[in-house]
Amino acid sequence: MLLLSAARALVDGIDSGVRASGFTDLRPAHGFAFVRLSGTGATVTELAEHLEITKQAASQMADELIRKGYVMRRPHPTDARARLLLLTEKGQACTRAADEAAARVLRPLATSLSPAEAGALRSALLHLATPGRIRPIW
Amino acid sequence: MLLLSAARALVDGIDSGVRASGFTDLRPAHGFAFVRLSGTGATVTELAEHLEITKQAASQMADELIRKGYVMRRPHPTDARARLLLLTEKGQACTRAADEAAARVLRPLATSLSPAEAGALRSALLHLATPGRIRPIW
DNA sequence: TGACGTAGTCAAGTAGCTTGACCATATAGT
DNA sequence: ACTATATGGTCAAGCTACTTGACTACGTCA
Repeated sequence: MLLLSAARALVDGIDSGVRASGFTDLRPAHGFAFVRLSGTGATVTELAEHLEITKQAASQMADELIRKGYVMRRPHPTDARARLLLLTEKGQACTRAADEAAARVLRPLATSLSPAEAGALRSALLHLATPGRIRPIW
Repeated sequence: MLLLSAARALVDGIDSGVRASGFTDLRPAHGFAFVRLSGTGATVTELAEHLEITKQAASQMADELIRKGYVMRRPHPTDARARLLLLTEKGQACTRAADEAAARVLRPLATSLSPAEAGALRSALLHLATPGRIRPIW
C-alpha cells in the first residue's frame, strides 16, 4: 500500500510540476514516452515495446506529440522503412522540467535519509523492480 | 524510476496472481475498489471519491462488479437515497487471493531486509505517501 | 529472384471514462 | 410546516486512448 501510494504521489508531483512549468497539454504517460525518446531517440516500434502498447497506439501518440511540438520525425539512418522519433528542444525542456519536479518531490526524502538508509531503500526497490520497464501502470 | 518500476512490478504481480486464482474478469483498478468496499462497505459516492473518478463512473463499475458477482447492493441503513455496496463472498475470496499474491511478490524483499532496514523503508515511503489514497495511477 | 519477416500507417471498433440532465431524498432557513 | 437548496444516484450521450484487422513499403535470407 505504501509503495503504491508513494509511486502515485511521485507521479502526481511530477505531473503537477510539469503543468506548472507551462506544459499543460501532456499526460503522465507522455513522460514515459519521453524517457525512451531522450538520448538517441527511438522508432515507433521501439516506443510501443517500451510502453507495452500496440505500435498503432504508439504511432498515434507520436503524431500527437509531433503536432504539439515535443517530438520530430527523421528518416532512419540505416533502415528506409523506419523513421526515428526525436525530442525537439521543447521536448527536452519539458524533460528537464520533469526531472526538476521529481527532484523536488523526492528532496524531503533524500535529505532525511542517511546514506546507509538510502542504499537500503535502493536495493530494496531493486529487488522488486524490473529494470528498464518504466511505463504507465494501467 | 526504481520506485515506479517497483510499484509496477507489485501491481503486475498481484494482477497475475489474482488471474491465476481464477478471477480472470478483473482489472487492477477493481482491486482498488475492493480495498474501499471491504469492511463496512461504501456508497457509490464514497467509492467515487476513493478512486477519484466521477460517481457516474463509479456507478458503472459497481454495476459491472455486481453483474460479475463480486459486489452486492443493499439499502443504506440511515439514508434512503443511498445504497450500500458490499463485497459478496466471491469478492472477499478475490480480496484474499490478492493479499496472498501481494505477499508472494513482497516475500523476497521481506526476508532479505533486516528489521531496521524494513523500518527505514517504511518511513521513507511514508514521507512520500498520502495515507489512504490508494487508487490507479492514471 | 522470390518468399517471408518487419516498420509503419489507415480504418474501424471498443472500454472506461467524462459532461449534462434529471429524479428522489435529506437538510437548513424562515 | 414549507419552501429552497444540497446531496445520492442514475440515464443518456460523447470523448479519448486504446484495440484488432488490413494493407503498403522496405529489408533479409534461401
